[in-house]
Amino acid sequence: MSSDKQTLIGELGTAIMRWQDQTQKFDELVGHIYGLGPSERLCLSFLVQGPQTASAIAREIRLTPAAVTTLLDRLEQRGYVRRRPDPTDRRKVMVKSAAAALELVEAVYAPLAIAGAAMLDRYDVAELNIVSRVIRDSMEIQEKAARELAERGEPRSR
Amino acid sequence: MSSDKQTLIGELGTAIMRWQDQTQKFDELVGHIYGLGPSERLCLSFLVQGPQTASAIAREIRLTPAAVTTLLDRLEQRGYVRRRPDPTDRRKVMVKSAAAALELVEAVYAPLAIAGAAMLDRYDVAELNIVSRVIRDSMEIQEKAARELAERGEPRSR
DNA sequence: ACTTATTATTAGATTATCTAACAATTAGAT
DNA sequence: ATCTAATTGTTAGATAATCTAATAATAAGT
Repeated sequence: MSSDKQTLIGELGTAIMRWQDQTQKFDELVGHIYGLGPSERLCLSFLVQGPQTASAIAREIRLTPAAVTTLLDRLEQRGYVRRRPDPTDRRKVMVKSAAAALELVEAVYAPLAIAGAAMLDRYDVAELNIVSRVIRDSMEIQEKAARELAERGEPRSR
Repeated sequence: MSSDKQTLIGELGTAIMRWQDQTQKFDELVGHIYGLGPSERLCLSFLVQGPQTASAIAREIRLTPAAVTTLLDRLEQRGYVRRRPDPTDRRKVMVKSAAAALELVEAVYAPLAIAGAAMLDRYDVAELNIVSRVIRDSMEIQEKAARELAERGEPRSR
């Protein structure tokens, strides 16, 4: 355990990277066990925010509308999702997560959230506020990088 | 800004989730711009840890050996990766990230790391240590959850 | 009203992945 | 020392996911 600040910063940086790597692998594992591919996972994760239209899903997970149609067919057939006509615009289809998705959340992610809350409870308010600020700062940096990246470089040829 | 501890813990939990979501979307964006699919990204990200055999890659990113062969064909053709025979075991093929992969890291992830380090430098050592501990705790929880999940549930039928 | 834009779907082509079989090599068992 | 069994990466053909393009229905703009 080195107490040099620069070393500490370096270690913290790699720790953050490993953590996010681990999170991604966890989601993958869940997908593997429940038979959900990357796009299915992204779609369900998006629907946690609330019902969405098919085209909103397409934009969010970067799939063509056609691919989303078949994706939703699959998810609907397995009970993860329900389609309902939008009453205000009859072109639209509102997609909502359904029973199977809620069961998955209850079985996998809810216990994780509970354990996480218990862990955070062992820190005091001042400490939690520090963590909160670091996260906010990190997100700002990443958001800015994403903006620049999206502006500068549109899809590169392969 | 509510100062109630339980509220703070709840907000921090969702902030962490959003952060990891944002990270995943960032990687996706990079993939979109550079024409790299999820498996390609996973493979390259794994190779950052050093050269690996084809079968190690297959295990890591949960692809069959056959799929890895074609995946590596693609990546090798575009200069992201190089295959070399393993001198100690002539069945094996060592895979190593190559020029295109390093350029991608330099162009995208290195600036992010620099900005992140500068951000962390604005905190003092005591604060950084707190963040470090929270990350370590979070990773332990997730690791445990992953172990239990992997043991309890092997692939569910679709 | 008429034209244009948006939304979701279908049909057919393309791409990624899988299953199964295989060839080369190494490890293990007497 | 051979022989058998296990490991490693590849190929060939089948399956699945995604894309492109065309279509039908609806909404918005003029």
